[in-house]
Amino acid sequence: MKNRLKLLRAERDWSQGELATRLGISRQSVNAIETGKYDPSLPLAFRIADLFALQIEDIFLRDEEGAGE
Amino acid sequence: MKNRLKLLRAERDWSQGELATRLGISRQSVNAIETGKYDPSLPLAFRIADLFALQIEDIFLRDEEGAGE
DNA sequence: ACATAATGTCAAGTTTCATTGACATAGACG
DNA sequence: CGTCTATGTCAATGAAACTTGACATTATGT
Repeated sequence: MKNRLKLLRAERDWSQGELATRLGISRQSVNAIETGKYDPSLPLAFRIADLFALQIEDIFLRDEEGAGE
Repeated sequence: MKNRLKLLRAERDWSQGELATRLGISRQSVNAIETGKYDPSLPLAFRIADLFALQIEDIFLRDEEGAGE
């Protein structure tokens, strides 16, 4: 399960700590999700999608998805 | 976090056990998710969405979503 | 060189998700 | 009635997500 978190965060010029605050989670959790240590829970995925005003499917990608282009 | 799992399952005339098999999880997990005991993980939510050929947002709803109509 | 901010990572702990196995209930069918 | 299927629920366990606290690394700026 890949994700575009780091990219979306960079577009807004937010640090991991800033994003963590906006999501109500720890900086380490943001880092762990960005670096692929684990996937967020579904409720957190919704909060992330809401924050960026995107669909969950536009942020989190099934493995292999987007690799074949 | 509400969901339309029970409805989607009924449309296809599947038992909880049948759905569990198709998702590769236990019958109790399907029941727990349907009855709101907990939310699925993000990867499982993707498998569910794939199975029904829907978006995650079309199956799982933020609390209060769809309540005000 | 020094200080600061940002990131990556580790350990140890709690909470949430998911498992198996078991048992109770309700409905349909002989 | 007995039996089979589906569902709901409990306990106990394990795995995954998330926490705080700490420390190392990298980059930026003075």
